[in-house]
Amino acid sequence: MSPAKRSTVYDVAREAGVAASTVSRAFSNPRRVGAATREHVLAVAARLGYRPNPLAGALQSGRTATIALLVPDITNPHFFGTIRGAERRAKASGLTFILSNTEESGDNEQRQFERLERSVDGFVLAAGRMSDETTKDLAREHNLALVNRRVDGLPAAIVDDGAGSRQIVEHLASLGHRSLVYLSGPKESWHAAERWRALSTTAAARGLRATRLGPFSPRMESGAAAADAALVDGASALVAHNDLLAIGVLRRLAERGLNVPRDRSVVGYDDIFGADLCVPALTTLAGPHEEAGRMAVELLLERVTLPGTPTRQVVLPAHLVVRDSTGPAPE
Amino acid sequence: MSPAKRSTVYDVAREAGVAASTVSRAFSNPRRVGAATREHVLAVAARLGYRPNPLAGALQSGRTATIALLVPDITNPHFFGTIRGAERRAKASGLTFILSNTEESGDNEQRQFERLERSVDGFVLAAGRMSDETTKDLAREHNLALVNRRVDGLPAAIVDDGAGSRQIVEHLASLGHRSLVYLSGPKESWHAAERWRALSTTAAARGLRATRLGPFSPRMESGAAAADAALVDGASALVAHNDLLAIGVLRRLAERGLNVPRDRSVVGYDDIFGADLCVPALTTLAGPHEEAGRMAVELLLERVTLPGTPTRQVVLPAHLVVRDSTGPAPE
DNA sequence: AGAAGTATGGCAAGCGATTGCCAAAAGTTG
DNA sequence: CAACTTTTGGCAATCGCTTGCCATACTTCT
Repeated sequence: MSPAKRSTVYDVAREAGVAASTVSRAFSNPRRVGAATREHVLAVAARLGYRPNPLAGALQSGRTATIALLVPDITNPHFFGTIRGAERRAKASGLTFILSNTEESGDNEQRQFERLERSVDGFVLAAGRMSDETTKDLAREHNLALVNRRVDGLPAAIVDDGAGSRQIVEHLASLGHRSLVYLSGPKESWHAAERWRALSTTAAARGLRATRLGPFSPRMESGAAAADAALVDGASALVAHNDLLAIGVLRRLAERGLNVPRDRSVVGYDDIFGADLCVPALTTLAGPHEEAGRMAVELLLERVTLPGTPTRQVVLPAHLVVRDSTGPAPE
Repeated sequence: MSPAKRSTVYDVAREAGVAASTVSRAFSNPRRVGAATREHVLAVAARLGYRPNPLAGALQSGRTATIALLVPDITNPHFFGTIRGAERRAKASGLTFILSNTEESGDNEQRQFERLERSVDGFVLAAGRMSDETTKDLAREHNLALVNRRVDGLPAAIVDDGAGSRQIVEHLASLGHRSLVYLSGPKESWHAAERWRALSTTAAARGLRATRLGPFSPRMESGAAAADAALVDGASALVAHNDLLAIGVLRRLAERGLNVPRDRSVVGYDDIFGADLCVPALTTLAGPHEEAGRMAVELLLERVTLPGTPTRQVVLPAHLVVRDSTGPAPE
């Protein structure tokens, strides 16, 4: 496949009349070699089309200049912001950024982790599905930062869904709703637990009845089941684990001849692309997910480059985007 | 960070009373070692928590058991199917799959390529933005397969947009439209060229006037500019480079007080999530993109494992999904 | 001018696997 | 039972780069 063998440090060294170590340093540690020599080496290297083999470097140094982002579902728009933010931040530091899909499974996540552990300098785990214990174990041997998940002692960037969930309840309460259901996400989801906690306590404080149903997988297709379950419950407000589910719910309600927001109010989380395209446009909790992705990489980099730094957990504010899927309670 | 040093082939070898080469072979070439020995080695390895360092292996063997998919924009729903298909196929063969974003730029794509070239066994380029020449050059030294792009002598999985575009024109013609504009995508996009070719020739054959406008970046935000340009042209049917752009166009037309499909018809490409959520629901060309991703990996693997195999270019049929954004021509 | 300090380059030993080659053991065959 | 083939395991070189240590050469200071 490759007729012309790739040139190595040795080829460049020979051609430039220096030692291999000098070539290496000319690339990776410029200040360790004279300016003139360096220039010369670089020129020769360019002429030979030399490019360092990152594998060889990593094998010796243990550093790969690469970080990985593990995401439960790449095609879930919820993660777009996170992905984009993390990627931008990584590239800004000259790091290779790789993205891997864990398919909503903790086992899978761990498997990916193990596959990549030697090939990257650190991991960002978005919405990690592994248990706290497993996560901590892995953190003992590797650099990692979390997004939207809180585990003792690990750096994390977290969108404040607790406060956001309170906003949702207050919004519903102010519209006169007396009851709500939470259509819950995957049971390993830290967010799902967090949201329910905040929803139920705030609901109690405001005198609303709150029920949790599910878990439902956070995709549009689950909307029908979720909507039907909610109708059995009878609550006037449905809070779905995410926008995909919420949109699925909207469709199902329409199918069953109910009008939103007249008969039922529906709220989602994430403010994904499509949330304002559907009819009625979805009321949803928007969060600075791009910022969260950026911040997670930032925290990871702190770990890698300044091992002494105390662990930080950064909380970012969310805000409710009110659209047409919520309205006054019926009757 | 890692208190307990990772164990190596040598540790396992010592502990099991065999040579390092035997340990290596027990993992990577089982049939080359006696069944009993192998069992024993594996047991010891498990006890020591040994896991092969893929970097070290790759350095020597040149094989990484990893493939990369390069995508212009990870957050563009158009690529979801491709990503999913490619990932599934790769995992089915036990390969590590990594995904990288090229941000719609050929230069960026090439840079990513060079960063990863030594770390992967091959590349799948989805909607490659590099020139034919550059692509061929890279293919000389690396295994690669293309999605939705045709370059002489390179394996490719292609959704048949040509035929699809003809369907679009015929659909519009049958509704009485006498003119259309194509709101073009990025100028490096092979698809954009392909689509225009098919649209314009079919239009000519059917006696429609066809104009190309653009390039527009294939995102919702560009919809306003695209719509305005189209209105100046005056054509009754607007064919947008993709659904994102088409949705942007729909919004702009609504803003300007035009009714779709009464005043204008709008067609997109891709049938992304959201195409049937917006109002009016979008008529769009759907393609088997998941299958294309799967197939591209398949072709890549043929190259890697059976170097003799003739290069194949597989064409997959597309079909028009007619929804509410197209209707009879005005007047 | 001599001592002390700094900048620069080379030597060589790794990093942790893979693999070609060889030798011993085991299995076949006439 | 000798001659031959096949299995199985070990030796040691190798992949391409990094880096600790040492030897010069060049500054700087007293």
